[in-house]
Amino acid sequence: MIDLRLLRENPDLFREAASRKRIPADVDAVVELDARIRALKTEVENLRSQRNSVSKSVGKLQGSEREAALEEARVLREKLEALEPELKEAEDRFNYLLLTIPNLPAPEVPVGATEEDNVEVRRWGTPREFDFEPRDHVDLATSLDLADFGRGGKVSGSRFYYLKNEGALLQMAVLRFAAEFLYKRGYGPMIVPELVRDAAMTGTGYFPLGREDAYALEKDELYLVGTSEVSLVAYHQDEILQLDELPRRYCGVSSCFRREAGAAGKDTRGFYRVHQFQKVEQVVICQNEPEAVRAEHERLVENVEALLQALGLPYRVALACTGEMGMGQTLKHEIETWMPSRSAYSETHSCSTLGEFQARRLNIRYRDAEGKLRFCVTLNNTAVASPRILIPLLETYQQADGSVKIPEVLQPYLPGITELRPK
RNA sequence: GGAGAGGUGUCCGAGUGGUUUAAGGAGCCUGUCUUGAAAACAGGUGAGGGGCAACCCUCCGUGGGUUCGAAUCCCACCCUCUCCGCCA
Repeated sequence: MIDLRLLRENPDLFREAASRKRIPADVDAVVELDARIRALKTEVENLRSQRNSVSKSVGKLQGSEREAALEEARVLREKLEALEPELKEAEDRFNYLLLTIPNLPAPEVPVGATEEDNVEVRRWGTPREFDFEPRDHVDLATSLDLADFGRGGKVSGSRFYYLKNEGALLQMAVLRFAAEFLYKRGYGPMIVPELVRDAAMTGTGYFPLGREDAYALEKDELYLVGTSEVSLVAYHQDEILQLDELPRRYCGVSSCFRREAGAAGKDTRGFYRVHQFQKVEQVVICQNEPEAVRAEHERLVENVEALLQALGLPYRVALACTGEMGMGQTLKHEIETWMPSRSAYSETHSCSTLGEFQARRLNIRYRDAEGKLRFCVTLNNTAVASPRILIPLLETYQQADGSVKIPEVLQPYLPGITELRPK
């Protein structure tokens, strides 16, 4: 949720932000409703005030004076009952619309429409040159019996798969490696609820506009999370945190479920875009000070760079343009890992600062040094998401004979496996 | 799933229809005392919204309802705890 006072004072800021982010948002309707609600509220509150004082006098009066007061109160109640539904209706509409107004991008965010307009910040590593015809991860995973895509489709439909044998172990290894890596850096590991209430989805900004992208369990009114960010940020819903316990740094481990509603026919092959995957996610809730927030953001990016460097996977960091940003984000970096089969750097990580956006929706506050209540700032970044990360891992470490070497840092997490060979 | 108990401000906790303007305590802030601190004592201290202001409105798990008036009564739901059942 955005700051209503700021919107009142400067609606143009929000009109521009919405159009640059390419998110439809009716700023004018919000401004109009806001004015109407305030007028209605003044009227209703005056009536309530009168009713309250009359009601209070009823208890003290006797006889005909009491009767007169009761009659007066009755009249006031009728007037209120005529106005209140109108106010409630306006407020409901207003509250909904307010949830659809996107947050403002930071000044340094490039204006643009698609990922073509993202701005590369830096690169690390050199994509491997193959002296043989490299296979893609689907061929590798199939021939090494690490995955079964066909039966995934049979049992659950397209974009489902089975990880098998060393493939299953490899996913666990890479997740475990990332979780321990972050643990050592002060991010508290959390295994989180993967089914959450509407309030958690709305509070983190995934609802109402992203409803189509989430799996819903209607009977129980629960939703499958698309990322543990939802459970981790909502963890502190309605809390007032102490300054000395900020920033809170977490590392969430969960399965993630995405309907990929708008992506029919896109990236249908292999591990790239699937309905269910596992992810270690970094989440930070920090004090609302620009330097501290920026430092946390950079730390989140740096953690991933260190992870990818340890895995020996070339990557680039790009600053996302306005058109690539979501509802709540003020700043976003994409970290893209080199995927030989795509001959491109492709997104494996996404680092976002959301300002007060989620904290306002979830009512997460803290007392600053002056004792004033302020909204926290939230940030998140992928640590590792699998099986997507298995694409560069398998493809980069493949050998001419069809085998795949296991990077050294993962070997401690695999029982004596240093390479994968066709059987 | 069944039975019972409960959910009140930063925290603990009292409050069963109108002096509740949510008691009391802890914590925090200020002051007195002190070389300084602690202790003691005195005062202050919930959140959100509207208004230039005085001031007003809303909030006692959530949503409805009864009433002139609801933390308090009624209905539904959510959550926590205890016992039983089931279960990895």
